[in-house]
Amino acid sequence: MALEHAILVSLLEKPASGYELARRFDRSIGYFWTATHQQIYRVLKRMEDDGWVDARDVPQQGRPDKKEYSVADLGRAALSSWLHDPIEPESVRHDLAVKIRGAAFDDPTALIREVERHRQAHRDRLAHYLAGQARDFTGPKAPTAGAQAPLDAERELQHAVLRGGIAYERMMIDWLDDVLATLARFGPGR
Amino acid sequence: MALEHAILVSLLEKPASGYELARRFDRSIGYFWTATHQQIYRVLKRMEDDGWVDARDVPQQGRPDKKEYSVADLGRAALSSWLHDPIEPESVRHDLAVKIRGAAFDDPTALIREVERHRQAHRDRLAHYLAGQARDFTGPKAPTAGAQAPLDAERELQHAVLRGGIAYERMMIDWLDDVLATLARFGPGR
DNA sequence: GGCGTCATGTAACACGTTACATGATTAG
DNA sequence: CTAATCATGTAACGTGTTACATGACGCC
Repeated sequence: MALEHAILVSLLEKPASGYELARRFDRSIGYFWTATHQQIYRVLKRMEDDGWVDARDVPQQGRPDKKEYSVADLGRAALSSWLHDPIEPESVRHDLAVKIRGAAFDDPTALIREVERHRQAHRDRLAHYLAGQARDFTGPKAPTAGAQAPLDAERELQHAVLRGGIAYERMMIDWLDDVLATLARFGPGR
Repeated sequence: MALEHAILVSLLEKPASGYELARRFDRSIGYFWTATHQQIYRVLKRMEDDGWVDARDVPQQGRPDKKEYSVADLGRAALSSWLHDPIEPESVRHDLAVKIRGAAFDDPTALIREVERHRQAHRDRLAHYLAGQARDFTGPKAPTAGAQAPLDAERELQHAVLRGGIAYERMMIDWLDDVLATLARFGPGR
């Protein structure tokens, strides 16, 4: 399981409250890991109990106070040990692929609109990733001066992961084009 | 949830026992959906209770008897209704991407071997898919004569899904090459 | 005699999703 | 005054994983 570890990475990049983490999981971290706020609060509580993270109450003006979490030594050690532990390459789970094979036993052309919807969603995500790349990973190499080496690793690796997301979305768009061409061959009316 | 529906598709392609289904989920269906035998037995039981599948005892020689399941009318209807129900495009979950971002807070070069292992696994899968494609989707269009139109749809759509798997593995291999090049930039010794 | 395959299951637990709940502040 | 955002949580349920269990047959 990696939600704990995804949270640790995110907190190392910048301490945050549960709420802020949840929003990050809708954005950058969400490129390759999703989680709802309920899950995050539950896991965060366990991590606090286990001493992986420290909580600090931060009073705010005009807003509810928040509990800001940062990574404790135990958490850093847990992350490090996980990083050194080999994991199995996962296999994908694609509802859409199940549908495509299932369409052979129903009307194949009925799936066309669904596939088009998915292709559009992937186009949107691609555009979003490309905008993020242009915003965060072009121009001057280091956004802050000083302490360059470690910052560079963080940025470079974040960028490498983002390039993976971009490659994934491009592949999906091309494949869905292919699927649409295949479905179209079964003609309107069949 | 789509395990039920993946089972329905698989049983429509060919009736099978729980055990045989479990093995299919290690192979062709497993390209895009995984499930262990425990899950399959549990779901199969529920599907039988709900009248989605019919079970038939098949005595065998030199082997334990098996329960062969086939799709009932209710199951066909359930699949059809699911096919017409739009689903949300899922987001991916990549432990490896978490590790890559996490490596910035540990020794980045320690990840190289892990990434190489994953790249090899994806190369193996790609080779496996390509072999399957050569075996099942080249040469004469229909493997059996007669009843062509529906058989063609089944084959064509299976092939389209397999092409997706191939595209996915190629993308992953390329991306992991990219990641390795990035990790290597942090040099041996830093 | 031991290991691998065929075949089916139970039980406990971990993880993920959905719905519900509360309460303050700010923008329209 | 209504809706959205910030902030944290509980409860119930569904799905997925791991471990354990049984038993027959065939191969070395």
